Amino acid sequence: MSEKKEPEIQDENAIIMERRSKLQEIRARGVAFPNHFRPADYSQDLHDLYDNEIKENLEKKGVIASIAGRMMLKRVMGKASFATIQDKQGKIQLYVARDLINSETNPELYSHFKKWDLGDILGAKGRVFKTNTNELTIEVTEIILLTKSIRPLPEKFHGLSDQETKYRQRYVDLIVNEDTRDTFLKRSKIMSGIRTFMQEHEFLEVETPMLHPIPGGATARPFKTHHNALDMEMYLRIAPELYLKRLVVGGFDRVFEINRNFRNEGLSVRHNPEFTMMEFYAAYTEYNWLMEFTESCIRYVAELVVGSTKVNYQGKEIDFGKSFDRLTMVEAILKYSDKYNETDLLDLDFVKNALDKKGHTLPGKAGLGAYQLALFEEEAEEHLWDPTYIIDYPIEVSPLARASDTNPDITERFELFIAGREIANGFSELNDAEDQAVRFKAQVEAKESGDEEAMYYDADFIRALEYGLPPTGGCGIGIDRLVMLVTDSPSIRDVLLFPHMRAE
RNA sequence: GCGGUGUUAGCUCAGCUGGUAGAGCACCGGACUUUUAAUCCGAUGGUCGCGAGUUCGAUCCUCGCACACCGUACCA
Repeated sequence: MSEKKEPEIQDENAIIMERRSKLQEIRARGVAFPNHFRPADYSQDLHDLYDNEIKENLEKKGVIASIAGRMMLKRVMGKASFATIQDKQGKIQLYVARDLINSETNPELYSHFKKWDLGDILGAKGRVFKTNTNELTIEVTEIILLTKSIRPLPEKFHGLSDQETKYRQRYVDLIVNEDTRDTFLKRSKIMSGIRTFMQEHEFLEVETPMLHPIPGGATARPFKTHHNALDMEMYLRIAPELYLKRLVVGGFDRVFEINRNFRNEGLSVRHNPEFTMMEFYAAYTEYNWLMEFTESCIRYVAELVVGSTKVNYQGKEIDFGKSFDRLTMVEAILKYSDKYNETDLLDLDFVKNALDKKGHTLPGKAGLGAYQLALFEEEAEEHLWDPTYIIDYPIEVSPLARASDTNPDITERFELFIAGREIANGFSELNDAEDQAVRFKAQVEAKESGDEEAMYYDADFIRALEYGLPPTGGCGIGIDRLVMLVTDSPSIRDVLLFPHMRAE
């Protein structure tokens, strides 16, 4: 492009107008967005190296450093100034004195610097020293404005606290809130920690389709979309389960996938329409093994990220160090409510009646298992603060799980609850193709009688099982919720970089 | 979906039984060569979320709408 455009400075905040006009002056002097400065150092590295150095020793060493980052604080005292620069590691102070930076080629540099704004991105180079108050500082001999910032940052002391702005403009939140940066650094650490853990246990990381012709592997309402070239309906996946089990059929005995699931359901403090799950499958294991394994994976992550198996969540401690409790659904109901006894809970009419009283109704053909589950959710779920496995789920709510060898009404299935919410769900996989076909048919019937979340019949999955799925255990861990626990975040939106919001 | 609460300067927040708004920081001008949320002096900045109604007069009362947060429902 040839001519510099006139900026539109109508209808804007006075601060933005002021900054645009400063940018115009910068453009007039030459390249406004120079890209030739290369920092050699980062703030925290310098602190690590020299914070403990005595002032005089540091003088003798004569260390030269160069850094780049955003100017977060600025204190001009006439012919010398201090500025605080923030880079990816943290912050470091600059000492900028007129007589040290002005030169024959650039006699006005200091007066330009005085006009630079908080939020501008700078590069600076100079000797590392300590001030009279012993703060590690770079005595700047070269300084350059790399990126002019047009928009003012939130206030330097109170920062940004408006939830909506934090979510909608995460970039601003990340600039000014160290807590937010820390949460997402931890999230990244959790992801890589889980990968390390899985790889150390000989799991193979795989990727399976996000676009499914038949949504399966969970009971949930899917997002629907359309593929133009194939002219077919497709669904964003609600779970990778059926594909991962096909891979175990294929001979990949241990696989895992960390990726998004999409469910077209409500939003809440623990629900986002797309969320991250790790699902893993291990041939020749069963649900007791899965529970041990899941437990040690979570313990590993907590220790890696927090440095301890004890985590503070919303003012209360969660201890991942001790062995996780195991309760059956009925035991859990009895533990947290004295309104029932064990015989009552095995009686369909009783449980149904108990739920009716709570104003909770289920579709007509729901059986004892479904009612027990609903009652468990009403009475016990929210109380399960310490990590607890609820085991032996009813078969009617577990269409993909292997039935118990001794009790055909229950499955070898568990869900893990921590801080009153579900974190993981696993079971010994149903590997009897004929049984699976029957269970799919029951799901289809439920769907036809109005259960929107019931599963579809997946004929290719049945075909895969007919080739033979080894006895296998499989489990899914809700990563966002795990991150919430480890980062002490009250809302799932706090652990998603860009949570979904209505259009502004 | 439903219910509650909220929306005032760029940011963080005051305020008003209805008489058209304030502070701190930021920004602008000035002083200041080791500051630490620098300090000191001075100035600027707002269709009080949007629309309608009541009223002589609405940021404030009423209704509607938008968005957010919390709870609840569905769900992980």
